[in-house]
Amino acid sequence: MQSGKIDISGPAIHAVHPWVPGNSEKSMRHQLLSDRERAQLAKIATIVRFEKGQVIYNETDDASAVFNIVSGVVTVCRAQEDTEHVLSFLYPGDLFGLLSEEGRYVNTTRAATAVVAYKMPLLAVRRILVSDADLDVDLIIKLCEGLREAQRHAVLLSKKRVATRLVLFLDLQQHLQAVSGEPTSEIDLPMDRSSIAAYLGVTLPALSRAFRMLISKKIIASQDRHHVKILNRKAFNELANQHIG
Amino acid sequence: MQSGKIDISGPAIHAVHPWVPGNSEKSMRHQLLSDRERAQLAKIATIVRFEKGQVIYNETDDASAVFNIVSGVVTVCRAQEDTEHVLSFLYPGDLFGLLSEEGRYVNTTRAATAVVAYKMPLLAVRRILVSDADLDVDLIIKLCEGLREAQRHAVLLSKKRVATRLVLFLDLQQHLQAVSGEPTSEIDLPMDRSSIAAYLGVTLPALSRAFRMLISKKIIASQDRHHVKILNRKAFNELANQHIG
DNA sequence: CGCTCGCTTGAAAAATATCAAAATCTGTGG
DNA sequence: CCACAGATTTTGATATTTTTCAAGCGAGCG
Repeated sequence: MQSGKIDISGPAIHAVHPWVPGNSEKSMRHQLLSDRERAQLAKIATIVRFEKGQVIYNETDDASAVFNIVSGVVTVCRAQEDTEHVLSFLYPGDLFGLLSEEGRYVNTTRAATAVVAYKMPLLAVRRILVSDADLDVDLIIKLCEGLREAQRHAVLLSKKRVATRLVLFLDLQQHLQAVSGEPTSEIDLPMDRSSIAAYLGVTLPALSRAFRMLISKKIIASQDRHHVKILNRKAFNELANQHIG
Repeated sequence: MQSGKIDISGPAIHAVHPWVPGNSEKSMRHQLLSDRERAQLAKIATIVRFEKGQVIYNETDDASAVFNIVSGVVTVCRAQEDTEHVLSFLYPGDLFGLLSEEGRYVNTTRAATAVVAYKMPLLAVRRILVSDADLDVDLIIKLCEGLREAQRHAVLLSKKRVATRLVLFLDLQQHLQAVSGEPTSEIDLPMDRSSIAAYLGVTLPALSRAFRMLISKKIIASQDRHHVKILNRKAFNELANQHIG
């Protein structure tokens, strides 16, 4: 995705603004940080790289650093009895590691693809936060976006049929690409099927059947496993709104 | 619940701190706002009252105000095709109305019981935010708590058995009472069954049967519909951790 | 070439949704 | 205090749907 060159002028936080009405036709995420703020954060940040599948931190670890994704996709999950549930997928411009509880991370994060990120010591970030109201507001805006996404996830999980959950997920991914300024003709799914199943709260076979059903009904098409096209938007939306719950 | 007298010294925001390790045995929520901040917010706040069942605001309404609960319980929900999904229950010390998208509320809020709250114009709040880093940090802490709760909700919704979801919900409510300093011997459920069902993402009959099953197995007991006691904590926890997903 | 890993497919069992009717609770007025 | 009307909750029987468990396929790799 991110074509070639990496922007190294400092951390970058992207979000859709919660309070400012979208003035352009297309509501886009925009960079929240000013050059001054990026420079300030760059001073305490180091670049770190993770390979696909690598754990970035574990839940219950001491929360010592905050991360900001430059490129790649990160999976946020929580260990269950004998499996794990995926809480969200994070993309460039996203922030993670802030969401601890009493000094300990509450989630496990793992690189879903190769990842490049800025790593900032939590203490240094907190020092900046107590004095810089601008950065605080940016963070508030970003946290609001995270909350909105978590709520959309809850709405998705309240759906009872697997196909409905899948359709909502695909719609969410497409929306994500749209507000990031990427083309939406094809939906990008960098993560593997088992992660999607864990995000949707269904078993892998059930997800597989839902995909196959959508394909056989020509509602979607998929070249390889990581790219999906919507062929029949009407039927697609009908599935999304199907039934109650 | 809130015994008689209402604290009117200004808005109050309670939260468990994300970054400070819990030093006491019991991790409690504490008041984030200083007297100065409460007084500052009190200047822009008015007291509003809602009766049980009353809608406070609707999704897609222009987001013009932020609310802070003094007493009572608020239901946050989102309209679905022909029903609505409950995203969270809010209690005294909680904040809502901040979570809009491009100037419009994304959720509908409704009084689950009689509610007293502070109402603050969004513009005035934003004016304070851009200049007061202390208040900003408080808000960040509170938003982190909201995110943690939303994620716990997602974990709950990823469970496949209704009884497991119910047990996790009861556990969550008890935890909530614990960190609020209320007695935990009895779990308080001020909202009605249909709201709980909508929060758990199951139908009303399914929830009813789950309750009945727990009672018949003497895992819980309930005097009236709004009070539950856990009789067999071991069996209770086993249900919470049952199966995968 | 044979390996593993990720995904797909198949058949049976379990659980919940659905629809409809009975029972209970709540608040109101006699 | 009791009876009643409406809303809320419980119960019942059936149909769907998904989970489960197991086996089969396919691409990528040593």
